[in-house]
Amino acid sequence: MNSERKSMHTKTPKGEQTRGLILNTALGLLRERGYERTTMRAIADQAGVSLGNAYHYFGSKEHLIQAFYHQLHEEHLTASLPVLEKESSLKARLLSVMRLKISTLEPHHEFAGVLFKTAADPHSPLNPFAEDSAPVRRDSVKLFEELVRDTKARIPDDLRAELPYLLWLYHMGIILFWIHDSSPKRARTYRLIDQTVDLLDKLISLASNPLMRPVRKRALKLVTELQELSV
Amino acid sequence: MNSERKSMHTKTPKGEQTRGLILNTALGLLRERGYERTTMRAIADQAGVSLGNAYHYFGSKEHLIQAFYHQLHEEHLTASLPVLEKESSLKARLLSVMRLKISTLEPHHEFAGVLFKTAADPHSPLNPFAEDSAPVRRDSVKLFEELVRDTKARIPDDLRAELPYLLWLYHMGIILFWIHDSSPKRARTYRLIDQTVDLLDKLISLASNPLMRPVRKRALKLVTELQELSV
DNA sequence: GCACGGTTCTGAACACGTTCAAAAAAAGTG
DNA sequence: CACTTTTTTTGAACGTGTTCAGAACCGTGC
Repeated sequence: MNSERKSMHTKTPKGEQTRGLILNTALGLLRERGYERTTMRAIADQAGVSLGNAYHYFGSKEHLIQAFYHQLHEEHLTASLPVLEKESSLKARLLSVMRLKISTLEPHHEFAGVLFKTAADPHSPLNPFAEDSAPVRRDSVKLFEELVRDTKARIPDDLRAELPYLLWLYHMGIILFWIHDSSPKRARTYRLIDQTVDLLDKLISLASNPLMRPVRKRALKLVTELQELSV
Repeated sequence: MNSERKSMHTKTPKGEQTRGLILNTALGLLRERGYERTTMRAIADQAGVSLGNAYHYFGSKEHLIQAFYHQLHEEHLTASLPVLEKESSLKARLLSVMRLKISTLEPHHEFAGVLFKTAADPHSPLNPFAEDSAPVRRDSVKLFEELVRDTKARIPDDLRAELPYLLWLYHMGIILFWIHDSSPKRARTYRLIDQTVDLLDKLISLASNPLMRPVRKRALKLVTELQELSV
């Protein structure tokens, strides 16, 4: 409903500084206390700022959450880049990247639940298709673009073009599973990753078969339609 | 069929009556006002009951929502059964059932957003894998069992066994798309249904090919693992 | 130096979901 | 019937996210 650009709220160095202070305090509290125990009042208190002031810079608690998610994404990104250097096959890359994603998120299991909770809400600025979250989403898909780029496997161009988005969707699915996974050490999730990556690799080979061209074309057209939702 | 779950809170005819009154009032308000404008206080007021009393019978607002969802499901079910009688091909059945689902949900677009919002939260009683929502989920899958039963298409038994659950997952995906769909008359969603049903039909044929047996087996094993989450 | 306009900041207030101690009513018991 | 126990019902209170009118602050032009 009410989503204004963040930059509209900092027109002064002083403001910029306060904004940063609030953000960092919030991120710290979210890290150490989790989502539920981190209240807006606690953030304002610890930042030495009034409650209303926090709302001056961040329109809602969800905007703070989004910033935290972005930070986690960058953590995952820097952990993933070396892997892309080292591994050259799509399968090996995907396997490592997905495992790293889960291990990055692991300390914040409860938080991720809240993230997905609001991610499904069309009115939330956190939902992956919302305007506000476009930068984060694009960054997120970008990682999978890197992952696909320069892999040696022969993949038809049409499929290769959509693959990053498809993998991003897949990775969302895995996270959703992980959120509901209460097995010790998330063994189930890691097992699921192993199996799905294996399967995906086979499916990509299958879909690359010339005989599959008609089905593939049809499926890919569907995918682009899916993406239009984000426009 | 199954309705006596929360009976822990009604040990008296009087109690049962009050519970019903609150529930019906809530369902009515949800229908006419939508989710956000239906507050627990409004429900209690209109039911002529104290706020605390509402909480005596329904542990949270989400429990009321769940009841509403269940009602919508039964609406969809009774609209779908004639179709299963009339149509015999899986494709035609699926197409009609999915369209009916969307048209049933259409008057409650905003509400469905909230539903999905909480459905992704592991702590919510509304999440599809939670204990509390097991009956609704089972009822929901049951419809797809009926849909698959006695279709003439030759489908391998292993696939046929998992198909209801897979279609249920698919139908969740369509709803998720519909929630974010703001095109006029939800044209996009209906188009998506047309295309995906078509594609699914082709994929099922493909997967039924003997050559695909290894991949199919592997994929199906994965599906059962997915289902274990609900246990 | 001073007034003005925008920016930053405050504190109180609101509405909501939720909890809880205890009163009222009903059911059980002898 | 009187009493005890259980169930239903109340009303006030709490903590939360959020809003808002206006105070304090700060740079700029006179």
